[in-house]
Amino acid sequence: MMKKSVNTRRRILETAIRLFNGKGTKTVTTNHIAAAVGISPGNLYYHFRSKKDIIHGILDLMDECGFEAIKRIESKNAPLSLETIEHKFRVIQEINWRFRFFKRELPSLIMNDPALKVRFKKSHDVILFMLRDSMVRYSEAGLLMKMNDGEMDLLSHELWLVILFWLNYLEISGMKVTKKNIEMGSNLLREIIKSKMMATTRHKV
Amino acid sequence: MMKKSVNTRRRILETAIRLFNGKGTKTVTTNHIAAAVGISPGNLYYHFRSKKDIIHGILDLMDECGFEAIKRIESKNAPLSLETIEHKFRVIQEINWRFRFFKRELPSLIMNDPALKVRFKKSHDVILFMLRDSMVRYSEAGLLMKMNDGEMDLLSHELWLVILFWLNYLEISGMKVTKKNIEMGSNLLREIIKSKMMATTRHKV
DNA sequence: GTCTATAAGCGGATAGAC
DNA sequence: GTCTATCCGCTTATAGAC
Repeated sequence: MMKKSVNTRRRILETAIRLFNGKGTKTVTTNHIAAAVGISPGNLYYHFRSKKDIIHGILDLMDECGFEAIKRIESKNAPLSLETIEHKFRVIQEINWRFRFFKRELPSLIMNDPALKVRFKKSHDVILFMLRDSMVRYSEAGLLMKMNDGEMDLLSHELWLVILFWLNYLEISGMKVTKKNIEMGSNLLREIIKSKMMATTRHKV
Repeated sequence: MMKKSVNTRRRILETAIRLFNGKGTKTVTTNHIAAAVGISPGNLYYHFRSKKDIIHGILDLMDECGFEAIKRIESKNAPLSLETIEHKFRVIQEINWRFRFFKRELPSLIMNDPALKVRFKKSHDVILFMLRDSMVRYSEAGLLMKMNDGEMDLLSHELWLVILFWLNYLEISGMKVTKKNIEMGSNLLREIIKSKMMATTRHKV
């Protein structure tokens, strides 16, 4: 009996993700989700207190994915290289794509949900710190040029901005979200980092 | 009699902008707008066919602002310099700020309104072309390093991405949208362009 | 756990008086 | 041009049977 419930819960989440990605969280109603899952609205509300609760459930899933991705990436004991960075970018973009409604609506969602604002801010700070830390290590290893704190901050923000919004940029540009166009974001990141490379190491890439 | 109508129309638009900026286009209803203007819902629908019509009316206003801004900027006969670029960025950010609901919801709005998608795509192409053209001229003038077409494209996309999403980035980062933080976006643009400058000209800035 | 039925309210939008 | 009144559909969410 318990097992069936867990599955239904999961199916609601997966269906909601699919519909939200297609039409947005405001357009898609709890009734739509229930219908698409093939259950009654009442049943949906047995598993989730509210629509907001569904969204937060999806975010739990997303965080899980992100956590696993980080483990996978770090456990590879990857060397400090452009390839490593680009690989990370691709992994992150896969998550961004799977939950694309989220980044797409991020500013709006945050604006209308203080709890979400706090929640995202935490992830944001962690990721930004990790990114910055990576860059500092690259710099100390002599791969990137020496930068002061302000320059490091700016570089981190720049990279994170591209990672966060690249899919959105593709969407509004009318470009299809294809492997090739996602690759373009990867190229962009490489260009950004290459421009900070030591002249002595730059020819190697 | 005609005059009063024009004023009401304008008041509806200005009020809608304010409310949309604060709570988003989905949360703010036509009733909210009418109440905030101090008119009846029926009267609002005398001036606008639909809610979508209001949004498009706002965009007409925005385009007007953009057009005037471009005239202002170009008429100054500005020299090719970093300062000119940063000045342009600030002018654009003022418009982005005044109509901030738009860029904030851009991917969602486009998704649910095909006419808007076409409309924005046109602006997008024009601006991207202008940006690219600027960069090519800077390059030909010997201020920027020589780049091939692909590199030029990537640089243009990068600059446009930052311009488009910088305010969004501030919002989701939990940073206040202050003059100082907007300035940070300006700094970022400068860093991006500086990294493409000729070694011989770089020291001048 | 899942269903049916339904409450309660709000949304966009219109008709017709003034 | 503006208002009052109102319709209809849809939305979130709950009550209670099975």
